[in-house]
Amino acid sequence: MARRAEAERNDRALLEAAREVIAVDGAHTSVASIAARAGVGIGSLYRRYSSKTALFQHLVELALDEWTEIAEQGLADEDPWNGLVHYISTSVRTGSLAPLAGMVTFTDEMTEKNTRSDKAFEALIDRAHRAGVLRRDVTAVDVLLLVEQLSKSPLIEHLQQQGRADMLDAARNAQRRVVAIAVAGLRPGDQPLPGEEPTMDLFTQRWSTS
Amino acid sequence: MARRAEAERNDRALLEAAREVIAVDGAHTSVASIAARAGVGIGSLYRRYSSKTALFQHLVELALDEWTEIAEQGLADEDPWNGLVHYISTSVRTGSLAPLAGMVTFTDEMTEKNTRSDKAFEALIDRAHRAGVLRRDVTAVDVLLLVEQLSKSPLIEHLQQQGRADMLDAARNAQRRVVAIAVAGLRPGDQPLPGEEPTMDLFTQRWSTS
DNA sequence: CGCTTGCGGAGCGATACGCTCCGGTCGTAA
DNA sequence: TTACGACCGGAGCGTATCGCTCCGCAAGCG
Repeated sequence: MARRAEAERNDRALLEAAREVIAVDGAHTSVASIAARAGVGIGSLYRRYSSKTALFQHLVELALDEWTEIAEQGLADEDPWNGLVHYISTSVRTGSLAPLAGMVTFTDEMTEKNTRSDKAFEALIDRAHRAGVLRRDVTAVDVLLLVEQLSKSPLIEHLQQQGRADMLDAARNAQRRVVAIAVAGLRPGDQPLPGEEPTMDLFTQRWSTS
Repeated sequence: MARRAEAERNDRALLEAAREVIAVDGAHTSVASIAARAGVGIGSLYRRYSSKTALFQHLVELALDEWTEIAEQGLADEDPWNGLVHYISTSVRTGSLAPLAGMVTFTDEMTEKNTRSDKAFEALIDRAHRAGVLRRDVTAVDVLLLVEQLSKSPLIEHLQQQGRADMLDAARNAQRRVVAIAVAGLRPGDQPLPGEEPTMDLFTQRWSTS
């Protein structure tokens, strides 16, 4: 059926559009803007997802698998440093789903996927530590927070909201430079990091059921 | 007059509360939440400022002077590196006003203040470059974008929104570590930064009159 | 004790939202 | 070619929330 294929295309477009719009406008964004960005009607969105929250839930479910995959891609690279950089730069590019925290409820399946993702990522960190390419006082949580911090670019978001497509390339280039600077700070250095090592629940508490 | 003193206290409380709330909720925040955070009524807010936009305008005006002052404080430090770090860490702590971009109109006086601020900051960068403590391919715009990127902490914002004050200290500590990592990336290194050097209008175009 | 000054917040009109529902479109099969 | 039904887009409804106005009240002053 050709209609089926179109429905699947619409679904993928919806998910992609939702990620983009959420990255720019946050979770407060309207379903109308998501549908418009995907090039479909509001009706089609609600035929596939029972509510705005259901769409967000599905987004997070998919992202959990994606993060695991990115970490495993990093592990597939034989160079520990390049593998880590691959994880960071890829995660930054796909954009954060942090604004959705508190709007989705974690199922048992999702927590399981989450621990799988964490395991793969920590293996990536461990390997970099052992190879001596990552400064020893940097923990996995430090890197996760750094990625999250870099995932949201106020400049690019502003340009997209204003429709200034002419400067988008320059902004993305500038963003890549900022990421490169931050990543360079992960190499072994002389100045120790301040404070105590952060705990993982700093990162996970946000997704617990509200 | 005792009433005058109270009004001034209220005004300062309003400005501070507005910065805090904007940093957490963005420019979409309601005047009610600003007034509540300041511990004053909505009426008092509107007696001082004719509209929400007028309050934001005043916020940006004050911030322009503040940024100049921070840069000059950095220049007052005889150590070029410490001076630069002072600018970055202080700017990050006071929080970004980027969400207000597009809501305020730049007066001639404000553009003048803006160039003064830029001048002081670029002097700070120049000095660090000449002293060899800042990698040469890092420009002033790179640092400004880095500061903006670090000014918004999704983790801290989430904890404040959820009222999880118990984890705020740990989150702030983690945030300081992330900033330290990024700042470490500014030291002279081996890997060159990607792409071309960004231009200053990337940063300034956001504040032009809409 | 009356007057002035500044206060807090209830409530109004307007806006923007999530979601429903229906008329129209197009692929499919006889 | 035509009748059918699956699927589409989006107008519009009820509701929540917003910026802002306005007024009753408390506190200092002569």
